[in-house]
Amino acid sequence: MRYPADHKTRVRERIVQAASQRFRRSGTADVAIADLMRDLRLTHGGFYRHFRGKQDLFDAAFLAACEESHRRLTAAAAAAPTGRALEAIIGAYLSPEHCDNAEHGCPIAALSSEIARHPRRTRVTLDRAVRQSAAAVAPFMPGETPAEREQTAMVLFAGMSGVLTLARAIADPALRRSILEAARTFYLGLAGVRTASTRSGSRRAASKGE
Amino acid sequence: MRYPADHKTRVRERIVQAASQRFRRSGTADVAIADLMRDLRLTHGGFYRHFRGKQDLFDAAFLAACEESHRRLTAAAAAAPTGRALEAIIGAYLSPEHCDNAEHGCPIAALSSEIARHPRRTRVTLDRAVRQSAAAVAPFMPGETPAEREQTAMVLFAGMSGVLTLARAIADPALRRSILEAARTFYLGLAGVRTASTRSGSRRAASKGE
DNA sequence: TGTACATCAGTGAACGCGCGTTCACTGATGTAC
DNA sequence: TGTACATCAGTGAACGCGCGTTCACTGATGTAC
Repeated sequence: MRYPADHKTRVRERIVQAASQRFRRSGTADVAIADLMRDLRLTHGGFYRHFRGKQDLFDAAFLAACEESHRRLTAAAAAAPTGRALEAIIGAYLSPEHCDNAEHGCPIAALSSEIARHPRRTRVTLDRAVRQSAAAVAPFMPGETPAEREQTAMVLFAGMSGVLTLARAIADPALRRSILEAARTFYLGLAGVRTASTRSGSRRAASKGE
Repeated sequence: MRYPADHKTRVRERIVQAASQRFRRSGTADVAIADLMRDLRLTHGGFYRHFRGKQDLFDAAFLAACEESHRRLTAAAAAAPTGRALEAIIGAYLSPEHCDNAEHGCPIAALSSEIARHPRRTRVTLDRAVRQSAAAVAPFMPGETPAEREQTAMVLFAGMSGVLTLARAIADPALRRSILEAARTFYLGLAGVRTASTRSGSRRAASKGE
């Protein structure tokens, strides 16, 4: 072989990583394999040595994005001071940075409405990701049984991803910021955190939360 | 003219209606103009007598879907018994029927992640729709000032649309149902409604979850 | 140790297809005179 | 009232482009003998 033993694996990994960002930024249809490969200093023909086709790449890229996202999630929770993991998770997810950088963020928020149109195989990956993330966050959630906490975690994630997706689609930057902020306040209230805006008058988000 | 005076308007309306459903069902990229026109017993050439191009059609279709969705929303609120408007809105939005019929449902949930990639013009329509729906629901929301209630309404909608979008993408029907139900319970709780699952200590929803 | 052959990541031309858009044309009706 | 011309929704062939996929080929290295 003219390449080191792990060469193929590494090239594949580079393709998956690049694709995973592109798909999140531009959506499935707007990612062209030839473009992708060219940016990696490769040609499109070689693509098929690594993947059976575009869908196969999407699956791998989506899975990689889910894993990356999950790692970031658990890292944020682990880095937070004791008892403030949920706060850290919510703050990171609904941050302007996350909103502005879909290509490095949650693949569910970035691709939400498209995923329903992908084949079952892809959606099974989603199922796993949802269960996994819910399980990871469940311990920090309000609720009496573990199952209840997990369900609330799923609702939290689904809700936050909806907020992020909507915020990204909004044309007016002021409205976008306002939605993001309102959602932060709302969900942090859920988590039992008093933010500046809850302190300054609105008690209901926190008390209404449960 | 060989057609009645309002003929053109009516044909355009039919195209917009059909497109609005198709876009919600299949996404922007998977709707082909020739297919659409054929199903309406027309040919694709005539399309350009009504629209400047596909994007122009999408804009009209998206606007129509937003209006339809808003009408349904206010109708549900108006039809509900006094004091239960919010409950009715949430129940309808998170219903299995809505989940199963994207083509007749909320265009934000159906197209969420795609809209961010549409031109500004389209996204301004979204802004208007979001403000309008939030304003319509605000009166039923908890909160002290109108602005506060409107923001909470936006968070509610964004959250529910995220739930719906995610539920539609989930492969496992049991997980899908469980997310939808958990979200119903959660948001109805917000609205101050005790559902069967909250009353019965969420034993039912919880046991179903797994 | 040398020779012939197999392997395989990568190349780039070519193929095929779908689809958005254009365009010359049709034919029924309205309008000018 | 009749004639010539304009209008315009709709038709369907054709165009052009992007893009996913295929395929014959390259060339470096490994392997068999």
